Amino acid sequence: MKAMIAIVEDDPDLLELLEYRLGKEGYDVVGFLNTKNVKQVLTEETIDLIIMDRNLPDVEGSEYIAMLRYQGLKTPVIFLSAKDSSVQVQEGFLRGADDYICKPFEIEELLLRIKAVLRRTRGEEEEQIVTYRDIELHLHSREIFIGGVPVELTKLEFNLLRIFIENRSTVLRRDFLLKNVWGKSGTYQGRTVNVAINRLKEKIDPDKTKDYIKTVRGVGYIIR
Amino acid sequence: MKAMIAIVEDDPDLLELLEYRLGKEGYDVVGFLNTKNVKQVLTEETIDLIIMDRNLPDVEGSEYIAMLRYQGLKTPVIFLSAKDSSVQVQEGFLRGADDYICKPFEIEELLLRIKAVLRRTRGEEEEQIVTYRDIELHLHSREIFIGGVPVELTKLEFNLLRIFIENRSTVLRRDFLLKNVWGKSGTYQGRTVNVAINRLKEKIDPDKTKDYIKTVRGVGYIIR
DNA sequence: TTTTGACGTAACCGAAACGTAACCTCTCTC
DNA sequence: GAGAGAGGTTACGTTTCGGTTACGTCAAAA
Repeated sequence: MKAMIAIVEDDPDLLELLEYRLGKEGYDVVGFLNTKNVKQVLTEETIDLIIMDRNLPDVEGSEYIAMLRYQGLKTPVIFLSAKDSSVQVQEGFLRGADDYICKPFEIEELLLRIKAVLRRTRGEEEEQIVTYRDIELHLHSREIFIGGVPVELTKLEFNLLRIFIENRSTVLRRDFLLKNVWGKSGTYQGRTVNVAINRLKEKIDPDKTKDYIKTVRGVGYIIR
Repeated sequence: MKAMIAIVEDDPDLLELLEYRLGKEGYDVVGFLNTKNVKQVLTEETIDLIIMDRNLPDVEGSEYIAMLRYQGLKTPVIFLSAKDSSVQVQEGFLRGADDYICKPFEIEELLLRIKAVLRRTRGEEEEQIVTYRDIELHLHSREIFIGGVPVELTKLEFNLLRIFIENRSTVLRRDFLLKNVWGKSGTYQGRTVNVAINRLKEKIDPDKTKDYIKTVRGVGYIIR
């Protein structure tokens, strides 16, 4: 899905250049020469990123963003600026910038930062998902879907399943699991791991047809 | 196999310390005081890990890495930084860091992280496989394939076969096997080893056409 | 405080793995 | 070719290990 980027830049030549270049890069771009219509467009369109010149004729760009943030703006912002004192950079960040780049800048550099910011902000929204066969572990929300169906797991079971999926095709010994899931070190004796594994198995495969976690007798358990 | 680590650090004292300490730890180390020759060395040598100071006089370390990543760099990176704002940590990670450590840091701490990163990146790629003729032993998953066909072995049989393949062309005496596979010491008497070997033979070569394990009368067994 | 659920622990059961002994077969030597 | 010693084979009994269930405890939620 294309990201929509709004650019606020008073220099028409630079604005045009940016519009052209970002457009070529596959972004949807809206350009502004001043802050006049920005707010309106922000409410009407879903803007993924704002590129904001700090040195605008009417308002300080960071002031303007600070105001929008105050009104609840969540959209990430990259500032463009001719100045370069670190004090100003600090200030810019504090006013709600997600990145900062100084003129004159390489346009490639800007593209990198755009990518980074978009990955960060969008990536945070879309879950980190770990999968195995038809199992989906949503790390953020700690939800789990098996064949698209949500399944309830306890914290322990979730961590257990996660470590198995993250170490696919490796036999995990009981003492390894105790250390890395339970946080216990030392020697293993009891049935703790056994019981936990079986409770997990019961939940993720009640019919015992899928056989996700296999027992390796004398060693431990494995997911292939 | 030794891992090759590149360090970019402008403080000559710290650089020297790191070179010395990592060298003592068994790593091959290349040090740089600035980013000048880094790129060239990266293309000429196989570097397993880069340790990069973020606060270099010429370039921001993370900028530099971001650029290299953009050009296709896959090598894992650990950043060193004097600063500690979480914003910056975030940024550092997003620019392609695999870990991040703030000055002043404990060198032991750094060593731990190095190990972790190397284990993560190297260990995952090369799955440990031991082979002999058409036999494949996957040490991680404890799977065994013979001519591509999976075969089921017990823990004892797996360990037995493994020690044979790892000691190819060596006659293994019964007492040696008892000690190294069974963990028993002392003198051999019973048919324990015999029976185990034969059960193993039966599983890996039921038709008795392959003749993997040969009996050396009066001594022990061998795989050639 | 009561209640609920998660989790560890212990007891029990069944199955697989393993050791052992008895018996058989092979091979080397005289 | 016969005997002895070594290894192979088989059957059986023991042990070990994992699964299962039940129960008690602890902590969080109501």
